[in-house]
Amino acid sequence: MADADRFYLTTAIFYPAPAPPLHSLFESIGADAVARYQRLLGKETRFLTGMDEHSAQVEPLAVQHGKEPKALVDAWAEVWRAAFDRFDISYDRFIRTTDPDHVRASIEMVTRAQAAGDIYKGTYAGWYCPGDNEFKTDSQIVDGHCPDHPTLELQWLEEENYFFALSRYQGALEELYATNPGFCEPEHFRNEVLGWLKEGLRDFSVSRAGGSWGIPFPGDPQHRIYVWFDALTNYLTGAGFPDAPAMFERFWPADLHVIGKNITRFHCLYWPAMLMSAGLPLPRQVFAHGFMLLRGEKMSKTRGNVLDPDLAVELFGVDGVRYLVLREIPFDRDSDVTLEGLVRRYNADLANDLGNLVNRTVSMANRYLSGTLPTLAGADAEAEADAELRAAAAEAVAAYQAAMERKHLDEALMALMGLVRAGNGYAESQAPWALSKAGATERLAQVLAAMAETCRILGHLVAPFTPTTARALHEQLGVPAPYDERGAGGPGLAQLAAWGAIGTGWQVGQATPLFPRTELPAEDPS
RNA sequence: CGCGGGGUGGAGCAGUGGUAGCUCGUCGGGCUCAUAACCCGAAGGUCGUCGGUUCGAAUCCGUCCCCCGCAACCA
Repeated sequence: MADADRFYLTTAIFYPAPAPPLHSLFESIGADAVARYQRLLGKETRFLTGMDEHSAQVEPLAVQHGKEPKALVDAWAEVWRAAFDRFDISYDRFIRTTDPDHVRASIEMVTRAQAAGDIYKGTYAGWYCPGDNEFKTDSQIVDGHCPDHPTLELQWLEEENYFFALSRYQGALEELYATNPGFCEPEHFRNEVLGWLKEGLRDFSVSRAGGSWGIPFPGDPQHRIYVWFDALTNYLTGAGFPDAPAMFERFWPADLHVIGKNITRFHCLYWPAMLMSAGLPLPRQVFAHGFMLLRGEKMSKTRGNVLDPDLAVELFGVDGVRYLVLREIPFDRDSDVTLEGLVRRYNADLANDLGNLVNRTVSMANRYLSGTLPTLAGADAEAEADAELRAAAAEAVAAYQAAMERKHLDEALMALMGLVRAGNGYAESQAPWALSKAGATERLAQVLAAMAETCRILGHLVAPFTPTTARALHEQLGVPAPYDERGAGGPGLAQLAAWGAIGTGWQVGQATPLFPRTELPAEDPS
């Protein structure tokens, strides 16, 4: 059984494409913030992400590119992995469904379902597109044709398939949601799942005949495992199933599956049923995030309204992008973003508020105190403002933690920004520059120490969101973060965020803007 | 009547019975340590519609209108 001192989380695995658009990175960035937060708490954290490579479209695409399917996805996987690395996604494993251990895991899952009597042969019927050798669902068909091959006639085909008896788990799933509604969060997506459950579950097809790309179906090599027993099983493979029992024991069940809201059906109904069939414990929670909309529409290549990750990084830096997508888009629902809005938010929050607070603090510490800060004195009568600032910090940390636990990442950032504002307000009311002129050296030092302490705590709170800049922040303050680049190895947030954790002889470094202001790129005259 | 979500000042959101709040933006003032940054104040909303319950509703009930998702691998 899993222990409370570890945390295993996953993203969905991504459908193969030449390169990830920003909205795909969104999920990984969000999950990464959660992973880093768990490490910040001091938990041993395992974070899995990767690619779903057995899509039926890979084979025809490979032919088009004159490549073997595996060679095609190899190339794509490298691009994705590089993009994840660039965005500091701190995954422990980048899983590919073509990995040999995953193939074994998928086969094991099908075998267990067969042993449980949940797999049977049936007939699958549907519209089939000869262009990409794939059955199309109603929603995929446009004007009676496959959108990718509008000149070809769809054929109504019937095929012998293996099915998973999902309907047998109707009662068990009802029971699951009755006793543990938090299995699927947030609530509005759970309601949708409950609606489907209420309508009654239908068995689903788990094999396709004829292709050669995919994992052979146990007991019938004419068939390949079709999506679910392949893709969903990756979460088990990533925890060591079935080859590494000790690791699996440690990390399964998963604490959290972060997924897009479009695949709740599979994660909240199919997946738990598959696990029950296999006799495995269920994950603790599936969290569905909303989508990033651009100009009010779903981003898609065909609409041409995708936000280019390169442009975003150019404007905001990697940490800026990470912060912005998680601040602008409430993690549990859809939200519209615009480039103008992102620029405004970046400048207001990161450059003007947080960055500037750190900058003025370090700068004044250098200018007035030659960079040396004193130990924070206890509360005394004349320092009511200090007590207020300290209280604001404690409040922000509490609100931040509560929000992070619920994966309301935007709220966590709002709590953090509240402390930034308190810090800037404190600077204004205490006016260290005036204290300097008045020669109130001792008080001046205390005020700057309190500001620095606020910045130090803020650095830990933003670290899951802007890891690289958080390190730079702590370095400027002269208190290097006590955890590594992935956020691991620290003593836990409670200790890190305790007011006055700093000792004597605190020496700050050079003041350099953490988040330089940015501006909208000039309108392209074309 | 398919199911789910949503309609609150210019923008994005909070607010589930008791004088409508927050962030951004706008306008005015202050400060000068700082990334023309920071702080304070102000303007701006008949809370989608119509009706009902109530001493009292954005908040409960009903009607209608509008927007967004939804069954297969497009986050």
